[in-house]
Amino acid sequence: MKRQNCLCKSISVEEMEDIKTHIPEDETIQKMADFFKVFGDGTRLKILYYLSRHELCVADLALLVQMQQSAISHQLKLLRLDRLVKYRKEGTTTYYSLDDEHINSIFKVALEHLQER
Amino acid sequence: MKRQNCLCKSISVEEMEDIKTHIPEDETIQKMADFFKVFGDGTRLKILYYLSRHELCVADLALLVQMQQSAISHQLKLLRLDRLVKYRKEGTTTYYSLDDEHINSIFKVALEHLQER
DNA sequence: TCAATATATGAACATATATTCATAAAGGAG
DNA sequence: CTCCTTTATGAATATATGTTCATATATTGA
Repeated sequence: MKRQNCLCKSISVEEMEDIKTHIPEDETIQKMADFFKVFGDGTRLKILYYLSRHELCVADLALLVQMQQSAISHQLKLLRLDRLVKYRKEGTTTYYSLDDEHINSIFKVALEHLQER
Repeated sequence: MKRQNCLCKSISVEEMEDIKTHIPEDETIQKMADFFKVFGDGTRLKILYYLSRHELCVADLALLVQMQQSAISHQLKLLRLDRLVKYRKEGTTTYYSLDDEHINSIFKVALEHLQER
């Protein structure tokens, strides 16, 4: 007794085809996921918060976030690669600051979501 | 020769204290991170996209996302726990749909970010 | 040149996460 | 009741991720 995959009653095959056609490409979806992944970690959120308030060097960030300098450095590298932060060097010191004006709106949406319940 | 932790030249101790005082509580930060983590996965993004277009049953979602029913079910459970989707039962079929109007604005910000480069 | 300092990075490790497989649970048809 | 179907779920597994430790790199000052 041959059977088709469930095409449930609530939607027609044509509609499903249409919806499937309009989804963004896999590559775009993956980029979006990677973008959100960056914000999916407390340490990184703290770093971004502090940088949203003031340009800071690595050691000060480590002090504020209360985590080892190495951990901070690793995370900053990630944030750099994702172009969310930029830096300038002054002697041996590296000063980091935000490099994306969307960060604040991102935070805002998340806080709105949290406040709802 | 005793040494204080680096308090770099670009910021005063008072400013640092002030900034540190105003960061959200750890629990809030963690909730924000968890919220973003949900969007940090391609499979979940696809599910959310499809649901943003139409209420769908699990089997149809599996068909659209091209992934096993079990994988979809597991992810839907997560999305349910995070209250991003809701469902209704009809016989053995479960229909899922979006349960959060922020999802579209979230997507928008992410796409804006991606389009910038 | 040598010592001290700030940052970056590679390796190792522990933990988290996504997927699959097998199967359970529960409704509907006969 | 029995079989078929849809969904949910637990266990196992592979992979990804975050942190630490040790150390390299690079700059500054003596």
